[in-house]
Amino acid sequence: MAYWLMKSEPETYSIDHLIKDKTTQWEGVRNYQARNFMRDDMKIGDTVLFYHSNTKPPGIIGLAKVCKESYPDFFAWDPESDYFDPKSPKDAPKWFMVDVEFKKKFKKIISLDELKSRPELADMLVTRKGQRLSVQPVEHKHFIFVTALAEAS
DNA sequence: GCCAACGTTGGC
DNA sequence: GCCAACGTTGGC
Repeated sequence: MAYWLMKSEPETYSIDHLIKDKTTQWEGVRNYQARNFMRDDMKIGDTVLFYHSNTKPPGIIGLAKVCKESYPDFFAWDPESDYFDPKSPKDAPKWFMVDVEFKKKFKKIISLDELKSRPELADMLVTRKGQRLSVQPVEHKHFIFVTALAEAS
């Protein structure tokens, strides 16, 4: 059982959208490292920290879990889609996605500022400068600490 | 295979 | 909206 952090811009897709949809396809990841995590490592039942990016404040807003393992991101095949990629043909798909299911929304966002203020999370990927990965692994100890923060608030 | 130019992410 | 930090692309 692994832990992950996935970023989404709330204007595009927030945790409230996920509450409404119950599950969603995580399409549009166009970074190889993030792709590899989804394609190779994310398993059903893995827990996801749902992160709101590009908003005020950015931070972790809740939990989701992986409910479908990787399959081709077919948005890459749709010329009408923002995520269209002609270099990802159907017979050799380059991009993959997973499905995630809503689990929990925190009462209060755990802001990036707060994450950075905690020495226990100093080496968590998301708090590192210049860290742009939209899908990233989370260590067990960090996950425990973050969920404890959420409970405490 | 180097690296300059360009594009993107995402905090601020 | 700015721009630093990355990632990708393509000429050479």
